Amino acid sequence: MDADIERCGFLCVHEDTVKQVLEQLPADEKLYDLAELFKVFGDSTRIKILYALFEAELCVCDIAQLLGLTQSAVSHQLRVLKAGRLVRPRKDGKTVFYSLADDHVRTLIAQGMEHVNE
Amino acid sequence: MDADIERCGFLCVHEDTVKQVLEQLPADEKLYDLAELFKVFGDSTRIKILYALFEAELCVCDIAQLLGLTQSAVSHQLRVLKAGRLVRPRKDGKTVFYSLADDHVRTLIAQGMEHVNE
DNA sequence: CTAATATATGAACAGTCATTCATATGTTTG
DNA sequence: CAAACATATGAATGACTGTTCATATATTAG
Repeated sequence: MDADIERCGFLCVHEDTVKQVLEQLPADEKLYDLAELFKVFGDSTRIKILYALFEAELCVCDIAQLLGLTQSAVSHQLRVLKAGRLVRPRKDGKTVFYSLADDHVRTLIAQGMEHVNE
Repeated sequence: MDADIERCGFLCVHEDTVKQVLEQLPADEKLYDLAELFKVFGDSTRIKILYALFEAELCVCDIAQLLGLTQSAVSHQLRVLKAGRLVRPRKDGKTVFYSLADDHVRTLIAQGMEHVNE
């Protein structure tokens, strides 16, 4: 494994470029966190939930009916969205209303849609 | 399952809001494609590759050494990135150089980083 | 307090996915 | 043509993840 990389390194690697890129690369932890963020967006159920929250604050039950999902499935996904700080709960008696956490969510989704619509 | 939703629908759903949101919701296929796009970003190896390509055009071997991965792993991931139209190949003899497909990639990643850095 | 209700959570199962290993394809050099 | 090399690909495996089912927690109504 390591030997493979070494062998390749002596033959085809463009060393200067590699060195320069390596300096500019963010810390591994940042890149990992970034991937985790995108992973949260990378599920159609969660995307639907986020898109629904574009329009209005909704309770768990609203979302379930809206998307034809069970309450449990929605609750599990809201948990993921909450952990990713994409969504924020507001408790009112028995019901919990969810809304988008901040405008990054809107921007990111809009930007993604642009790429898809091409 | 359906019964659950019905039962819930008669009790706690905010019908007006749900109806309005439903009208604004994009087509299922669009939402699915959007999730697929984000799924491609949702892996730390692929994020690293994309970030590396921020700085320079790189060949498969460069990327492998840069990130300490096998040639095969990199090639497999480049295939995914290419399928998502995030990356573009340029062939030059034996070697294949990859670069970012368009500026959406930069924008999306930058936007994501902003959210992470908070 | 008890029943009803809205949401949350844990375990289990099925499907997905990233990596590895072996090998194939395509290109250049001698 | 044959050998060397850069990249691509297929199959197998282990890890992860979304949904379901059952149940727990929390709040309100009677």
